[in-house]
Amino acid sequence: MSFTYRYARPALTVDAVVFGLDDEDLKVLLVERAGEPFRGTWALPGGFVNVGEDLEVAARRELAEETGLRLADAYLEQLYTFGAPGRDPREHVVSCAWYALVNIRDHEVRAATDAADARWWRVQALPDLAFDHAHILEVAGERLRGKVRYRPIGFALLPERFTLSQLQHLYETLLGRGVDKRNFRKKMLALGFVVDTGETETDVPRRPARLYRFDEARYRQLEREGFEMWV
Amino acid sequence: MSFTYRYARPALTVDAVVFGLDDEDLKVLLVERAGEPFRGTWALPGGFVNVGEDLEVAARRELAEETGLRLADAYLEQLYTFGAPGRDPREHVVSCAWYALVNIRDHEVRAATDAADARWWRVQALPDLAFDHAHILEVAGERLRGKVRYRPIGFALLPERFTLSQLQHLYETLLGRGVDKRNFRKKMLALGFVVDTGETETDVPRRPARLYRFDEARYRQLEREGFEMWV
DNA sequence: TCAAAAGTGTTCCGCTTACACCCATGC
DNA sequence: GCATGGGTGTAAGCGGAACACTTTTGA
Repeated sequence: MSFTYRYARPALTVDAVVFGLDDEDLKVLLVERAGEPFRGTWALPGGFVNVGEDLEVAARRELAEETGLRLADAYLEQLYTFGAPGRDPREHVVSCAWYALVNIRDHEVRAATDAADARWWRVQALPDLAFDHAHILEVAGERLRGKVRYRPIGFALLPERFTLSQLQHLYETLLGRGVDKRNFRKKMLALGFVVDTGETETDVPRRPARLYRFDEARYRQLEREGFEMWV
Repeated sequence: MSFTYRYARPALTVDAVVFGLDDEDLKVLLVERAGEPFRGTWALPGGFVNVGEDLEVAARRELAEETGLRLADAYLEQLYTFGAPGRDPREHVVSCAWYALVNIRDHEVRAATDAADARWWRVQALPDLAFDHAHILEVAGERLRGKVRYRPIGFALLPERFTLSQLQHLYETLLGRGVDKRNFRKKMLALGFVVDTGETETDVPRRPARLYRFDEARYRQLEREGFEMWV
């Protein structure tokens, strides 16, 4: 079966930049390509958009197909559309890139269709990447670093219940600089949407910390009231 | 001539949301469609991307072709890519939307290929629009209102030399609220990249105002130094 | 009792805000 | 001389930044 059009068309793909955080670093999910071009090279998960398929749906589908990762509560947002001719050696391929923030421990990854392998890589120590994916990742990193300062998106990188130290570690990792513990705690709690669950950590070899959660409904309420955060 | 592919492909277009400002209002450039679908309906200028053509180049080309407007110093930025199936009644068409800020008085618009007419419309009083263009325009407006507060993009809406009153009018129009004259002037001049040209207005029936300009090189310098603006 | 991280207040400074009158020009 | 917008300073309050020690727990 084949399809014929009156005018030539660029091909359309989606790519996904999935960020995760562990105790050490910011990580990104990559797949090792099983097919040409760039066979054996690491790349962002992604693939062709089907006719009649929404772009976000396509991004989620490709991600699930290639890495087994299903985004549920994760944060997913369109990043940018990359369409420079020559970014794909085969032909003109335009890619709509998305980025997601997930809690690494909630998700098991496994390679599947079109991917020889799939695993998390430290953002600070990436392999060579296929296509213009190094560039896409750079743009995604800038967006993440910029947006986390004025939108509460970072919570998607943490477990549902987290300590303020974990949250502080998140901001320090993303912003690339240390922040003052007392001021950080004061500010976060003053925002009003980081709420104490009343619970504490268990099984830690030290004084257990209080567990907090992100109250999304409260955040939306404050947002409607014209409130603004700035970290 | 025709083109055959192994798999069906969505079509790919670009659309441009061009904002301009006059003494009264924020305006947007629309074209009246000369062809089907939506013949006779007003729409954003735009059209199909050629194979091998960069997306930004395509956006500029369609804009020039349909409205005669050539963006030179104007601000142009990718907005978002809209790909919901059904947004075009003919078939699945994915559109990469861009937005631009121009100084209305620098540009003459005239309808050309595919456009029966082309003119500026008040953003507050738009006609019914073709496709999902009302939605695209709404997204563009949100982006503009958000971004103008932390990036000096508004200057593209003004002549090269402008008075502080014009600049204040710009911010009041975009933000939708009045601002204090003395505080506004203090802040703008304190930023360091709005500089006095030493000239004044001519031919005004009142005391002439000083003319300022946006010093982009200075802005870039400050940006590198980690400076941040917030209006 | 030691190691490790949790938790907690105050002071100072700079920026934002609120606010009203005189000035220069053209008609 | 009048109408129109141009141009200017100060005081008060608030939020951000700097800063160090005590507490709790498990080993």
